[in-house]
Amino acid sequence: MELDQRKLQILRAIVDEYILSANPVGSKALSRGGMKWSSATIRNEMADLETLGYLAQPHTSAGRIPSEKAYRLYVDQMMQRAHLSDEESRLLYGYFREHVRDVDAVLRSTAKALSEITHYTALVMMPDIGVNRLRHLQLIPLTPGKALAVVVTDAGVSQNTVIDVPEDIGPEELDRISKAITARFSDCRMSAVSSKLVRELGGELSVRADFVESLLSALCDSQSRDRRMVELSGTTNMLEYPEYSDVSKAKTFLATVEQKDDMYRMLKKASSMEFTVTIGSENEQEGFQDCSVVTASYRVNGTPVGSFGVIGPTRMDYARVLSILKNVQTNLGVVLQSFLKEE
Amino acid sequence: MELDQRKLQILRAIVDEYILSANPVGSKALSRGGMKWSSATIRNEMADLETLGYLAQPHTSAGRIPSEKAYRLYVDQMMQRAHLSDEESRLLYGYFREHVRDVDAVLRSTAKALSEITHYTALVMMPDIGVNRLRHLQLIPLTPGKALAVVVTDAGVSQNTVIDVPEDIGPEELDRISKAITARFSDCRMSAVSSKLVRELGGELSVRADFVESLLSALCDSQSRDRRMVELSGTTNMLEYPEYSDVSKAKTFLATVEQKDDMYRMLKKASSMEFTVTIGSENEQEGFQDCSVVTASYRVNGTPVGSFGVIGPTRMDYARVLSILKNVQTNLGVVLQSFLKEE
DNA sequence: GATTAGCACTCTGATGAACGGAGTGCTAAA
DNA sequence: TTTAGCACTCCGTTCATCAGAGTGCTAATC
Repeated sequence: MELDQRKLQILRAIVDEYILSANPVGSKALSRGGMKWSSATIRNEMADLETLGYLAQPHTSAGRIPSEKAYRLYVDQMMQRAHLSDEESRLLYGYFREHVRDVDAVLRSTAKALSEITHYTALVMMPDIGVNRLRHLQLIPLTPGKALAVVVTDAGVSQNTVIDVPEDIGPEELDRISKAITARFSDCRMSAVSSKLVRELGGELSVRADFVESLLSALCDSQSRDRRMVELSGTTNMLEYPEYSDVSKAKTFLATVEQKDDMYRMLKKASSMEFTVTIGSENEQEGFQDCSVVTASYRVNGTPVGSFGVIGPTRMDYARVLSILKNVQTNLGVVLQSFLKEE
Repeated sequence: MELDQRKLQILRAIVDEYILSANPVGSKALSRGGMKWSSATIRNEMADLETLGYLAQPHTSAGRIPSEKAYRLYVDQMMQRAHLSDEESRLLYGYFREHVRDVDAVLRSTAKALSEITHYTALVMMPDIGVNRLRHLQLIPLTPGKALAVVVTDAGVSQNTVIDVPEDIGPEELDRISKAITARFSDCRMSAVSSKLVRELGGELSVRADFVESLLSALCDSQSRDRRMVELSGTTNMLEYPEYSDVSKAKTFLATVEQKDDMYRMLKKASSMEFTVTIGSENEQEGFQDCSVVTASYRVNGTPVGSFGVIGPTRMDYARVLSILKNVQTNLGVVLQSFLKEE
């Protein structure tokens, strides 16, 4: 059965109201609140919407709450784009004027901005280093047998990894290798460096195989091991919502969101899409069955390198969140570009 | 009034029991539970202990709960050192066998170990770079006008900071300066480097004043700006305890513990002491009025460079926590020393 | 035929009384 | 000095009651 205009209108009203109040919405309340039909009519339509799976009733004599199917429809077709107040966009812009020292600081600031403005929990993924181009590699001697590999990419992102080095390679040799690799692979994509490195290092630079292995891990593999690749902010914001007045639910949520590996995977997956909205059980994570995740990707030089997003209860204010994400996406794009002004 | 032997014994029983159950302890329960006096006697003693300020009564006809004064006495004089089971110390030791790549990883692992074994919230402060000796400084060119300063200390700790550089200084010059500073200041305490740097750089190395300023911030000042200096683990463990079954209390706690600046300051202050126990209102933080913080310091080459600790409800199991901290302190000392095997 | 007014019914959440349990303070006896 | 005994207090739970909000259904109305 198709949803006619009236059903859509009623459904939207219910979703809007429920997003605001978190209480089941009844027919009388709706008709009193400016709907042009009587409560009885609305009641009939609500019964239809329930059999169609868009609404649910917590118990016989309560109002209705939207189902996930309803949110899906709402997000895909019904919601009207909110636009931010001047004050909000000024506020948001303010976050990007500070901390422009390095990419990490900007992204941390982004997470803070998102969580404070949306009042939900914000996630920002640090840029995927693999899609960027190498600018500089520097090996710094630590102890005999160990060195610190500092990798800098064209996006201004740096990454340190401690690696094993054959004991017979001295500081000068490390420096020479650093320069050689920097010269040879500068402006190659990080993801491409790895394969070339294996082929060329052994011969040309005459370096031992286990050392190459070590270097490789510094260049590519390390981000998966490093838990700092996701910046979280406003995790406790969720405790404000009645959905989490139960401590055990709150705990489940917090425990899930602090699985940074999972969060990273989730964001990484989302980074190929301009925007994503994942509602309730569409989420893979056990602990997010009552949450929705909205993400946006960010780009450097036209290539998507990461994403950021907001987690809230399924009844989150999707329209507002999407507007904010869009705004942040723009701001972030400008700031990240400014790190590349050299080329 | 002095506390006689019997009062002490009763007080200890009450504290022990309350730590276990979180319920007010009554005289009958105590006498049933193996005390050698009748409930009436115990009752009289309890009344005395209450007027002396060691006990409090939530309401007229409830049992007694220990006051902060009682915990203080308990910690300072009464508690018996717990000893860990073989299994626990083996478990603990296990955490230190993994992740021995770099200092950061070890300390993150420490936080995890602490929170998982104690079931409280664990905090680990990254080592205070100032008290360590410089081993290597490397300036890596980013864009014209910016460079990445990588500082490595003898404790194997590295730190990256983006700094401003006069545009006329090229990559080779940066490399020269790096080598010069490394050669000149190697093995100086980081805190001493700063003052010497100002005096010498201008003349000997002929570098501009604003650049010196920039470098200084990379070498010393930066940790205060960097929020990653504290590793948190098990923040949600606290939600298990009845003290935090109220979401708003949980939120207050979580919000406090995530103020990493404050946590850093707290741990830094504690790092000059072998162990500290701070009970309830002895804490400076607003949000820790119902918590206790137990910390231990860790050393590198005999110098205390940082501290770590556990936060729990005031009725935490102090004896057990202190044993665990002592054990971790030892393990951590051994591991950190292993990073220095060079000298 | 679609809409709506009206009515009987249901379920929740708040309120208050009743009560058993655990604990106390006090007194008098051991 | 210690303890048995007793009257009393307070909490948490249970149960009944009741107002409020909402529903489904039927019959009247447009």
